[in-house]
Amino acid sequence: MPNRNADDDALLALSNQLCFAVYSTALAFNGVYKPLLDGLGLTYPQYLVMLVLWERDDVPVKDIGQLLHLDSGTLTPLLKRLEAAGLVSRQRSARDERQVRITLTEAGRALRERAKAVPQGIFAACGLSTPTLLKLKDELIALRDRLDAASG
Amino acid sequence: MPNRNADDDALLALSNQLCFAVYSTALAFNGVYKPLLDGLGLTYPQYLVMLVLWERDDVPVKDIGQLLHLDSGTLTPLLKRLEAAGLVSRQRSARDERQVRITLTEAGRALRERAKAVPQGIFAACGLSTPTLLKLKDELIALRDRLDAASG
DNA sequence: AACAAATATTTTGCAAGCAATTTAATTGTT
DNA sequence: AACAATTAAATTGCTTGCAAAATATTTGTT
Repeated sequence: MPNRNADDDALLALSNQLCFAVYSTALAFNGVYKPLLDGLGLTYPQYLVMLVLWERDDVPVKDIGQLLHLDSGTLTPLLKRLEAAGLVSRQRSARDERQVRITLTEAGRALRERAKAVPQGIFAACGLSTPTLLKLKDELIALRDRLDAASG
Repeated sequence: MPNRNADDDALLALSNQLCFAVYSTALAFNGVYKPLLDGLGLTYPQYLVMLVLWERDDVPVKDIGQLLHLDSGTLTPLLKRLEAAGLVSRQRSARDERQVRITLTEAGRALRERAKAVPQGIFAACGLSTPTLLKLKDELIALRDRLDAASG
């Protein structure tokens, strides 16, 4: 039986609360993005993939997964939907036939212009000053990296 | 054509990055919780529901939804799984037949003891001091509430 | 060269999460 | 009392997200 009292429990419950804060904030962000992305025909994870591709085209699935912390079981069907929507093309690499490389179509590139309005809506909804926003982002990334390290 | 330059774009991109930080931290938290909750036979959202019930038993689905920011489309099947697992019972309220009230079974109450070990693992994985953790939590809750307000 | 180990992607199955619709019960209005 | 409006859950359909297994290719070893 561990030697622990009510104060310890309250303290420990904080980490539960931090996780819930992150969890519910992620859901709330989705609620703000949704109406903005609906017009583009994208979901939030699909938008993330497009952000990657707008930054660097012709990317293997694996790299997208590492950048977005998603595995191929999530990405394969998502990318097929983007392909079906005519935004990307998927083709086996000639050099390494195990890889599938993702390339933007003309429509995919064109979507970037329409997507430029999205961040403004998000920024406004956050209601944070730029330094506060920057600090919060950095703290979360640091936390995330520790969590990833802890779970392998 | 909006009058905006590269600096503005970089600034606005920050809100995108904050959202991604929250998103990927939520996924990372899940990765830490998963092995801890697997032993209890719970998923993270199920664990959240159990936390609510351990705090206050005999709760309408609606109240659980408000506390966890989840709607009935998510909760109904989740609660049915908890019921199938023998942890809760679902029964229509006598006073208001529209409501379904959720009550812990004996097994549901008993699970609380085994769940006490969970927060310790999370706290350790976070690697944050208690004040830092508290502040981060509060900032996220404030952000979440602003986001919820912005999306209705 | 033969073959084991590692790598990249796909597939399958399950549990969220949400929008939109449906059903049933309650409340409010005339 | 009759009837419209509201409310609480449940249902349907679609998109994540992950674990585990399957497939195919490449790399490493002997």
